[in-house]
Formats: sequence, structure tokens, C-alpha cells
Amino acid sequence: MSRIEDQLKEEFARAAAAALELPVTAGDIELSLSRDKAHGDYATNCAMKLAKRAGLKPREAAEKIAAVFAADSVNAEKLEIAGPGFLNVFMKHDSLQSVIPAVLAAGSQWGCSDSGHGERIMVEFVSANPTGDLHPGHARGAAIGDSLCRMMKKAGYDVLPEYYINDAGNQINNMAKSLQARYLQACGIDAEVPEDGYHGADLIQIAARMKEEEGTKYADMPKEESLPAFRAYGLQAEIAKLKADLDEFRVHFDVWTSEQSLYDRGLVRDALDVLRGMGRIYEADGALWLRTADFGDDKDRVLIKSDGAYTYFTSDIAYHLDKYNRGYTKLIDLWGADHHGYIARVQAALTALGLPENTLEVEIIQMARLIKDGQEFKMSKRSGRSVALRDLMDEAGVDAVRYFFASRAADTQMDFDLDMATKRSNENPVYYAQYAHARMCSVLEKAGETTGCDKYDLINTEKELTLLKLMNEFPQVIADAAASRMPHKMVNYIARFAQAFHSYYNESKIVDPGNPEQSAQRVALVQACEITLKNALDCIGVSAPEHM
RNA sequence: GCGCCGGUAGCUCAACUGGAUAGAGCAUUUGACUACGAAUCAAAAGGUUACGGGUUCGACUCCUGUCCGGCGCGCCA
Repeated sequence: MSRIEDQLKEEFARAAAAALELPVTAGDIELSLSRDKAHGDYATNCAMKLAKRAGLKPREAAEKIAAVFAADSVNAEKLEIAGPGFLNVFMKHDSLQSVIPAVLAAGSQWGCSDSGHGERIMVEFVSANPTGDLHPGHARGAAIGDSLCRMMKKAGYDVLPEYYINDAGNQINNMAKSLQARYLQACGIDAEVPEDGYHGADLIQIAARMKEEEGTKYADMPKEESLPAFRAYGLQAEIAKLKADLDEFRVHFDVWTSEQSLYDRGLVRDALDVLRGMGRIYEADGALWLRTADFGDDKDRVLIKSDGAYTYFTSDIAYHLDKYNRGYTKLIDLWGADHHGYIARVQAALTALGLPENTLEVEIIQMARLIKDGQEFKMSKRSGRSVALRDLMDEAGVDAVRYFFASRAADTQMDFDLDMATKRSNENPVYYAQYAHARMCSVLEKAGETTGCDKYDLINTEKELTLLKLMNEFPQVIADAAASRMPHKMVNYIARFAQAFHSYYNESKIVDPGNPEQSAQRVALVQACEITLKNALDCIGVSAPEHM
């Protein structure tokens, strides 16, 4: 897709192999956009990388490669050796210009590639317990996970986003008891939410709706007897709410898997049988243990407690085995930072099951502190006073929240400044990018219908060439962000691209009746920019408005 | 005590996974609306990359020691 970069890599590989007499492939060549125009358009450090293997000094290796590099074959103007051994390529303008018709032809598909080679990947994320509202940490995971899935699809992976519903554990009983208390309160009966229950406001609303729909018939029942009804009602209400909130947040899951269903379908028992057959489990202290310590965990872990109940760990093993058995060779899990201690034991369990190394890849989503009025906004489980995803969406809007969460690397703690996110002004970076898009649309509107040009030889100012290079880079940026699981790289790209366009816009008159040929070419350039920026924003699920 | 993540400009964060002079936004200062949208642009200022040692052509990045912050270490989920 990124024709120029691929061609350059191949030519460098050929030249290096011939000059240094080493086996070098295009995959070994790192190519980067030069930041300083004195360093040309593209640069590679391959001479320095290969020098040691060739037994040469970096500079000597660079000279040898440069001597056999065929600049003409890749439409390059010239090649220069610089600094300790960098090879800088200066491209002919027409090779950069050719990106414009490529973008116009590809349209909404521009940026897609097959760099993922159709690899089957399941991405499991959010997976919050159905016991309350989604908090900022979940929102961060949702924004990152969904952006990742969007980009992996564009980069040619066969990706499946999935949500795991923890509907089988004690926490559901606690939720049921809490809902029961709220229901009784709604019926005017004195009742208290248990100490270890859920105190969030959402259960008050659910209780009110339950009373409305089913009346007060549970008020007179013994608590034990009515509990299953609260459990069932609460579960479906919480799950429906999760789906609605995530839907509004533009986060989509192809599959929702229920933990309880793993038991119902016998998958937990099956997984246990497999482990038993492999001799990985033993009994001690009345419980059943898995030998995770043999596979890198600190100690062995309990699968069945002495009271006969399964642990969460056991169903989780069954779940991951099921994912694998469904044909996914790569399993990506996004977990909150407070679960990082759990990684070693799950990895150990999968190794014990005989799954290939590195089948499971856990990405840790670090905490997000909420800053309001310049101070940290702490949330309290007890009072149920906390900020939910819904609050964030209401206050700041989906675009701003998604953009902000996607803009930071997942594994670093971050502050979410509500005051800034709420501002609909230039202090908020998402508007900068969206405004660039609106401006492009505005220009195109003024220009009227366009069909592109035969050539783009008049697109050659410095700022125009910058835009061309950025567009050339786009498919590679998606592929990189997907492969490295770093959606924030796309946000960086968006910011750079918007900046380049704003700068160009202020410098140049685009629609100019007095200069029809140049005008037509520039309009086509803007059209290609609009497609690129829109597709880039789509990678992180942010809208590209035509007017603001 | 052990483990994981982090410490970069006044603040919030980047840095193409070892590359050239460490970059953006906000805040501060200066200039630009009689051109397609000023939610913009142009420019200035701001740094011993927590601290020491090591590895090499080259270190914010890798190794090692110390200090600081967050999180985790259950027959909970």
C-alpha cells in the first residue's frame, strides 16, 4: 500500500545485501520520515545496524551501500550519507504526488492493508462486572480496546471484539441483595444495603423500575425466596445498561460471553478434565489445586475450594481454552492495572494446558485519575458517589472522551482533566483535529464538484510536500499502531496531520478562479486530505464533522 | 518484604521500541482577520530526561544500584 516506503525498503535491502554480502530482506530495513528537511524525505539507519555484522565501521558500510543503491529504480532524486552513517533519500516530487490519486481511488478504504495477514485475534476488553456503572478506568479500556479493534480490522487482521460477563460469582448475589434492599425501600419498607453490597445510584433506579413493572409482590415474601427474582432482574437490567452505555460510546462487541454459560455448557468441567488428564492437578487441604508454580507462577492455585465451589480462576481457564478452541490463535486481554498480579497464574494455566507460548497477550490499562476543579475527584464505593462513563459522555461528549483516552499510552497512569475535556474551545485538542476536517469540507464545498486531475505537478510547496509525505505514511501508521497495540500512535498522527493542514491552509489560497489548473490540483489535494483525516479519526471512533 | 507500572518543560503527555539539535498541547510573551471558517496561523521562552555506575559508533530507551509515586501479593471476583 505504502508504495514508496515499501519500494525503498526493498531497494535498500537489495543494495545492502549486495554491498555487504549479507542476507538482508526488506523486513530488516527501518525507514523513517526525516524530521529535518536537510536530511531529505526518508532516512534509514540500516548501514549502522548492519555494520557490525559486516565487520565494517558504520560510515564505511553506508558508503558501500550508497555505491550500489539504484536511486532511479525507486524514483529518488539522490541519496546522501550523513552523520554517523545515516542514509538519507531525497525523493522526486512526482513520486510523492502519486499518493493523491491513490487516496481518491481508495476512498473510505484508504489506509487499509493486509499487514495482519488475516491472523485470527480475539480482543477481550472492558468485561466489567454487571453490578454497577462503568467508571473512568473502564472508559479508558473501552476507548483503547475499541480503537485497537478498528485499526486491526483495517490492517488486515481477522479480529473479534468480545465482552466477558462475570455473572456467576458472589458479586452477583451481593448485587441481588443490594437491589432487594433498594426495592424494599421503594416500597416504603425499612431496609439497608449490605456493607459489602453495591451502593450506587443505578440500583435505586433499577429498583424503582422493577417495582413499576412487577408491582410490590416481592415485598411480603421472605427475603430468601425472592432473591432469585432480584438476581435475574438485576442482571438483565445491568447488562442492558452496559450495552446501552457502550453503544452510545460507539464501542461494539461482536460476542458477549456469559461466565454462567461456561458452567451450563460443561466447559468448566471439560477444562478440568483436560488438566486432570495431563496430571497438572492434585488435592490438598480438602481443595483441588493446579500446579501453576511449575509454569512460572509464585505458587499453586486453588481450582475447587474445600466447600466444593469453583474459584473464578477455574472458569477463567475454561474461558480462555474455549477462546482458543474457537480458532483464535492470538488472545488479547485488556485488564485494569489492579489485576496485573493475576497475569502470571493465567499464563501458567494456559501453558499447563499446552497452548503455544504467547497465545495470551495481556495489555494493562493503568488507572485514570479524574481531575475536577484542579483537584483529584476520588470515588467512593461506600457512598456510591462516583463518576460514571455516562457522566463523562454527558459532560464532555463522546468525541472528547474517546480522543482523550486514546491519546495516552495504556500502561501509564494518567489524569483526566474534566474541566478541559468539557471545554468546547481551543484548549481541547479534539476540536483542533475536527476543525481541520470542517475546514477541508468547507473548501471542498466552495470548490464544487471535482473529479481529480491527470497530474499533480503543481503540488510542490514545502507544506504541500509535507502533507503528501504524511498521507504516504498513513497505511503504515495504522499497521504499526495495530501491531504494537498502541492506538495513541494514531492520535499523534492525527495531531500532526491536522497541524500540517492548518499551517498549509493559512499560507495558501486553494480555490483560485484566476489560476484554474493549480486550483484544481489543490482542491484534489484537499480532498485526499479530507479522506485521510476522516479515516484516521474513524480509527479511534471520533466523528469527522463537516460543520462545527 | 516480594512483584508489576511509572518518574521527561510550570501542568498534562509524546519520542517511530537503540538514532541526527528530546517534541506537542495548555499556561506565559509577541505579531497576523479587506482571501476558501481566527475553534486558526507565525514566532519567543521554557530541559543535567529523578540520581549514580555500566554496555557502544550513539542511551529518555538496554543492564545495575539508590530515591520517590501508583497498584498488586485470598480456598474474593
